[in-house]
Amino acid sequence: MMSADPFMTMKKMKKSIHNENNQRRFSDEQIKSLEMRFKSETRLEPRKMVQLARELGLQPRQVAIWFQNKRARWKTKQLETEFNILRQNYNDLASQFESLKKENQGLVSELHILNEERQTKQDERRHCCDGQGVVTLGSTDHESEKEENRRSEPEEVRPEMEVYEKSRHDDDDGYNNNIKREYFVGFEEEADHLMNIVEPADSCLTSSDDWGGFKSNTNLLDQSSSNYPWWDFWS
DNA sequence: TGTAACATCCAGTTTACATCA
DNA sequence: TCTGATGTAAACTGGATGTTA
Repeated sequence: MMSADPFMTMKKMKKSIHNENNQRRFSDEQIKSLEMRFKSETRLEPRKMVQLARELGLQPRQVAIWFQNKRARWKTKQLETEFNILRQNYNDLASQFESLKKENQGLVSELHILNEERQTKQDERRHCCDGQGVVTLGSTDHESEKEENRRSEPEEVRPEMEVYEKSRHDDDDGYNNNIKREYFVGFEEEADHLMNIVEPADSCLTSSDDWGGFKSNTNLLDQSSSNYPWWDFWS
């Protein structure tokens, strides 16, 4: 393989290797055969490698190196493909999350408005009934009795008022706490868990600008690569 | 059982060449 | 036509790991 000339520099020796074959790059036919073989086997046994090299008029080492480089190139390409798929999945989830968040905000504000309206009506009713007895417009005796009982309850034990009052007094973090209180009554632990999953996406991950600084989730990729060898993608 | 020699793989690098502005 | 920048394929290098005597 190497020239025997002791005065030949490494560079010249390397160049002479190429000149011996009178070709720097493999021919289209050689590449085609190598590609076809790579599709069926990404690693060749030494015996098969020698045979293929003979068929193509190459050195076995050249075939070995070509397979090594091919595996490296293919792996890079595959990583790009996987990355694009993951990015697309992420973008879909992020937009889904955003629309759900908007819908949720709309429902919460609607609930606030309804509570305020109800409060106003109750205040009006109290005001007009002061000293005039109970007005039972549109309600049965039984219903008015229930209403009377509710009014006699202390405010803090009425659940719908609890939601509203807390929403008025919570700080910035109160938004998520309200959601938990309103929709996950009795399931606070599950709510905390869900919020922890969702909250990070609210900060950096929902912005596509942050993709440049995105540290790849090695678990995701590791998981995929540990379940099956990367070269199984051919199937 | 420990170990040296060897083979193979991979990641990273070098080299030579083609292409293009 | 010349030239420098850039991309790519072939080949090399060095470290890690597995096998064998």
